[in-house]
Amino acid sequence: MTQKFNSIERCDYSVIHEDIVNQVRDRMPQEENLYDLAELFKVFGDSTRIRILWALNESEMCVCDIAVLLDMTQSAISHQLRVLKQTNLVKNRREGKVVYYSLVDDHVRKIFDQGLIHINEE
Amino acid sequence: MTQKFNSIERCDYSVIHEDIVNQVRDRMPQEENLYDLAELFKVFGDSTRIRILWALNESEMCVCDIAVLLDMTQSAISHQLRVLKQTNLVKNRREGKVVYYSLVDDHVRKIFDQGLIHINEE
DNA sequence: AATACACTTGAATAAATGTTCATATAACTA
DNA sequence: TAGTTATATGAACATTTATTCAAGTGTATT
Repeated sequence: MTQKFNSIERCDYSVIHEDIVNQVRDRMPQEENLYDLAELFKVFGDSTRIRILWALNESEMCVCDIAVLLDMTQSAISHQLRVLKQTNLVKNRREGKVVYYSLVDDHVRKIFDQGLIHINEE
Repeated sequence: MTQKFNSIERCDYSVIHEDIVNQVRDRMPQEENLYDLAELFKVFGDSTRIRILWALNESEMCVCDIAVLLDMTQSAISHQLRVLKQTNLVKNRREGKVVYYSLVDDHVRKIFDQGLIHINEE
């Protein structure tokens, strides 16, 4: 018995492998969780933010220094730091006029590592 | 001796903590690697692709079935599968008219896991 | 109090990107 | 061979998003 007999003929109207679709559907997480996951990775999907995170993984830094390091405007960096803070990836502390940013925890490092493993195997 | 004396006064023209900037700069990976890393995460940063990857993590599936499962057009799914294939995250095999897609390896799962760990701690 | 500085923020702009629509390709079937 | 089906693809469109610019906060200094 081939797969053909488990399926409905026209894909336009229904599915080819109804059993598999149902099985996978049952195991899919809540839509919301997958959405949140995508939102998190979206934050990692920008080279400016990746560079900021990498820098902060080396050392706590203030906004101005990050801007100099990455050769970008303070404003651009500040906007991106806001995104990173909203995602709970970085935190900050104020010391006089200067605001220092740092990583919240080592999740960033671990996510980086998994990404690098994939890249380096191609 | 405070940090102030290690630094140059005006951030607009230079850096506040020159030593830290130089130190971090030395440790920064090649621009290209960070760019590649961002490109990889960019692929994960879309809920349609996340859902496709999650589905394929459960079972090999054909394009049509994925479309039905996610309630999207075949064309949209096909476009996204192309992106996933270019990133070497999925592979495919043809069986007659039907093309089956599956994950290349378990990197996807590991990257998901790290992302979920972060999300679940908020 | 007035100025300078580090940073933030909102609006505008330009670029990137996901989906749709129409069409093309490849493979099976009658 | 003609017709059907599953998938792929290119162009157009709409949306999202990163950066810039201009203005606004908060803090120190004189």
